[in-house]
Order: sequence, then structure tokens, then C-alpha cells
Amino acid sequence: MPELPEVETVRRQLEPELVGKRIESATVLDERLTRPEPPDAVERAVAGREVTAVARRGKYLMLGLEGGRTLALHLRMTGNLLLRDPAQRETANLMKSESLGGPRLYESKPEPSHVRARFELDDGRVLLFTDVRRFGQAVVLDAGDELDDFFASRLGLEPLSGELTPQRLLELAAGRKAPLKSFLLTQSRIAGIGNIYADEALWRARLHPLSPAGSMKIEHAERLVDGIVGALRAGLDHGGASIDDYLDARGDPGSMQDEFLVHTREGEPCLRPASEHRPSPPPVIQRIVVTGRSTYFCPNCQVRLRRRPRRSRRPATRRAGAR
DNA sequence: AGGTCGGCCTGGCAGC
DNA sequence: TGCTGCCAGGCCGACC
Repeated sequence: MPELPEVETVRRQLEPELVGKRIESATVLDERLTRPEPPDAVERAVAGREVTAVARRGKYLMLGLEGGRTLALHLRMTGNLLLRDPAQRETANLMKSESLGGPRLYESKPEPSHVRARFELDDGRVLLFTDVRRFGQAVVLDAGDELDDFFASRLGLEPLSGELTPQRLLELAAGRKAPLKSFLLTQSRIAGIGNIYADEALWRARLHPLSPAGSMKIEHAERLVDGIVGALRAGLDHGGASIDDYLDARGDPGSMQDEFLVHTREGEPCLRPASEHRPSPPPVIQRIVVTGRSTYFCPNCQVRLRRRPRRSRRPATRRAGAR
């Protein structure tokens, strides 16, 4: 699934390739992509415009366009952005087929399937938005309030920007009974964390995914910030995780799926050394479902926090009578 | 109002 | 072999 590290990997690849290029034409092949706007509204807004910036906010990739508008793209579950050079592929095909004695022997990268939109660039290359499950989204936003409101209402702190401090995290979590796992997936509080990196962050922080978010103390928040940043950086260092559909802009998979510390490791031993585990339960990775999401964790070393009482100094007799 | 859950969507796979 | 049905999950809207 494209989460922050996957989207950022694509952004870093596309930025030097797209900035300064003109999108000569745009073709939306699936009207779901631009809902509720009709496809031609997006096509017209983009066509003929030069790309001025390639940015990211949460899991959104944003193409800044000449004239001030922004094309915001969300890959959701199975979306990919692929930059292809049709001319180069044909040349490579020809050279390879000659050396091997026939065109049938050559197998190039498969032609992308499930193409939902094509953006033709002025250098002959084409940017493809592919998306098997058709959850992806493309929206054009005006500069100013429209752009600001769109993201302000949806997205919270950027976890790698430095604004995510333990103190900020504690404030965001204060009073929340929702499990830490659900809390981390809420984009309007912290943007960019998905199912994979939420599990990885909680394992790194040694926090149980079912702990109520509001039960954290400062030392837990410090560990969780380190866990979030560490997990996301690891994803970036490995070009993202390709569990099933994700490919980078060049069509290559990432390798983060080979580096998972806990995600998808159900039944396997916890990677923490025995010295950091208690006598029981067994340090074997478990899978549970938390608010509809597969969640992997070590029941031994990931501490389940208790909900903090609202008032700590009230005598038990008075608290009982207060209701 | 915070929290949970169903719907969107399709390929892959388990089970018959 | 072929069919059915379930599962995966980001995000929004509906509901409690």
C-alpha cells in the first residue's frame, strides 16, 4: 500500500523528471478517478500547463501547475504512478531482439494494466496513473483557500517534518480512548501512516496496539515518536514496501517488505533478544484485527498501557458516589 | 463528538 | 476444472 515512504519515494523520483516539463495533454480513462468532478474538467485544467513543483502532503502527491493550481493525486490502496518513455522502450526492444535473433525472445517490462489516466509530456514521455481497485483520486485545487482547506480538513502533522514532538503527540492523544493503532491511522492527527508503518512504529516503541491513545505518558510518547520516525525512515531507505501492488515511478518494487520487524510476521519469533522479554507469554508475533485492520505485534514486549484515571487524588468512596 | 463500521473495488485464493 | 465467496485496506459517510 502506498503510505508516506512509498509516496515520498515516487515524489523524489518524479521531481527532477517533471519540473519544467509541460503536460501537453491529459486523458482520464476512468471517471471514478476525478469524482465528483467530471474527467474533462481535470483534463482541461492540466493540459498545456508546465509542472512547477512535485510535492507531498501525507499520502497525497501534488503536482504544482503553471498558473498556480495544483493537481492532487491519491494512490489509495493499489495506485501507481509510472513514468514511461515509449520511444526508449521501442529502441531497447529492437536492440535486444536483434542480439537474440528474434523479437519473440525479448520480454520487456509488462505494459501497465489498469491505466486510469495518462499525462503526455512535451519530451515524449508519459506519466501513467494505474489503479487496480479504482480507489485512487485526482483533484485539481486552486491556490489559496481551496488548497489550504482541502488539506487542513484532512491531514494533521507531517511526521518527518520535525513538528511531531513527544509533547505534540501527547496533546493529540489526550483523552482519547481509541487504541493506539487506530490513533496512528487517523490522518487528520498525524498524516501519512498506514497499516504497515503503524505496526512497525508500535513494535519499535514497545507499545501494545490496543493501548488507549490517551494512556501514554511522556516516556511512551518519546518512544512512539522515535518509532514512527524510525519506521518511516526505514521505509524510505528501502524504497518503500511492495507487498502486492506498489511499484515506484520506474516500475520497480521496493524492498521494505524484506525488512519488516513485525508486520506480516504472524507466528514467527519476535526479533527482540530474549533478554528483553519476560518469562511469558511466548515472544511470538500475533495477528489481531483492530478496527478492521490486520495488526501484528509481540504480546510479550509490547506493553499494554492502562487507561489513565481522570482524577488521580480523589478518594475511592467519593468517586463511587459521584455517579 | 468521539469512535466504530459499512461501502467502495477487484484480483487472488481457499474451499467445495 | 470451475465456480463461489471471502479477504485485503485508505478513506469517507453513516450511525451509535
